[in-house]
Amino acid sequence: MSNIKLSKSEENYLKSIFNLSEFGNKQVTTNSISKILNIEPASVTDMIKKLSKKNLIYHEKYKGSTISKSGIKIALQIIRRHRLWEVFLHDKLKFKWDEIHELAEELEHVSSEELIDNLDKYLKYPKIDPHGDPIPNKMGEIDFIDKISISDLGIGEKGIVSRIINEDEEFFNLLKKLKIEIGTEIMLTDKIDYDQSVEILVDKKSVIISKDISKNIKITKI
Amino acid sequence: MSNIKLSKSEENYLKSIFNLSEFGNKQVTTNSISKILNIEPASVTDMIKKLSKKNLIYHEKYKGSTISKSGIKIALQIIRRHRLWEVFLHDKLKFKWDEIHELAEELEHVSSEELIDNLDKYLKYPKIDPHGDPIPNKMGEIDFIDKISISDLGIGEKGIVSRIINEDEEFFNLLKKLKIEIGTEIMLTDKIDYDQSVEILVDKKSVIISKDISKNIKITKI
DNA sequence: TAAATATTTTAGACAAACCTAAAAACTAAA
DNA sequence: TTTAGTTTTTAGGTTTGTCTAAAATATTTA
Repeated sequence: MSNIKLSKSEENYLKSIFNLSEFGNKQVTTNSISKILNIEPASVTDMIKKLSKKNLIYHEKYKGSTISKSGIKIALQIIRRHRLWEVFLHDKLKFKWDEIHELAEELEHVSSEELIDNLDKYLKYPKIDPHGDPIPNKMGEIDFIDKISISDLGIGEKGIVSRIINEDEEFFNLLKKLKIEIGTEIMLTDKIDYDQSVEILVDKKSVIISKDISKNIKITKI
Repeated sequence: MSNIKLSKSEENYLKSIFNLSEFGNKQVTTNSISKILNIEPASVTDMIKKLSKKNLIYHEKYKGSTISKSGIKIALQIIRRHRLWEVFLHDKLKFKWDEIHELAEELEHVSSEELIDNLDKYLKYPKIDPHGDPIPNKMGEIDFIDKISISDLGIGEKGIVSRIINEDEEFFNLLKKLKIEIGTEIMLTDKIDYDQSVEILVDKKSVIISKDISKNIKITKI
């Protein structure tokens, strides 16, 4: 079990590749990494070579990259660190839901296993972060919860909001106005075919939300 | 109030220069910085030029460096961050006294003012860190406590241990054996001229400690 | 299926923060 | 006070992670 210490950049690339790969199942294009990290494709190619040499990803020229077993393992540890810090920032330091991502982005690179384990213990081994995303445990195991979007519900079906995908402040404020947060119960009351917006019942009030919004709110069916 | 974002390296240099300068009062040599940071003198010269250009220090060729007002201000903020993280690691995450420095060394560079202020609040505005060092407040103000070494006591005089300077594990274990920690009451019972070791009374037991040990334990006279 | 377009890689540069070797400037000692 | 030794700086190099411009390859479309 090689324990190579990666640089902050390497960690960020690996995390992005993992996220783009849908848990290691998909080939990832150079362009998609470039867009996510806001780094020129040429630079991405350089880093891909570096990570390949370390066997964290496999790369076929002009085709794309696949994350390796050991790459996934490390990516899950980075995600674990990120999400635990998010819990800390939200629950203990009282940061708002939409402020924690950026800070956790920095804190996740302070990589002492003991630090993270102690933090985990201190936070009482949380299973999800404030966005509703599951937190991998020390072994990299992660609770998969079947998540669907609001629009996947049938008329009359109910769900609990379990994850909000879009993380920017505007979206956060919109949800606040709609009184939607992680844990909120929602019932779908109508689907409007014309633009695929949906009518939902939240907090006893009926509202219509656009396709774009409903896609960004994941729920667990009840 | 220029709010230049410094790199991790720049922050480390500035902190070291501040510490070597005895609160801005002393000129600091290139060599002393080199030794503290374990970086070659030639590299230190490079960074000195960089910090000079940013007006954080003044430098006279071949003479030495002095930290500026704005340099001191920034250094105190870095020290504030470091010590607040130390309190967190020790009090909340239950790290041992001798393990916190290294981790805080990393965390201190995650520099969001809001993060540190929220952490400060969460920790209930602590005045000293686990080593007994004072924590600068948001304004950079710092409680100076008159600190002397054990060996500065007269025979029969008492003090409370307020700071342990040496931070390595061996020294930590020695103090554990001697039952000395921050807050311990000590009475000096004899001074041995021959090697300047001292006899002290701790926890109702008498022990003789070398000059080297007594120099590393600061106390507040009572 | 050939041309146009898009993606990816290569080649060559640059800044940051280091390094070594050698020159320059200071300091101490004979 | 000249020499020997020490400290500091300069000069030139390396690695990491980025960039731009141009070449190579892949994909789309006419």
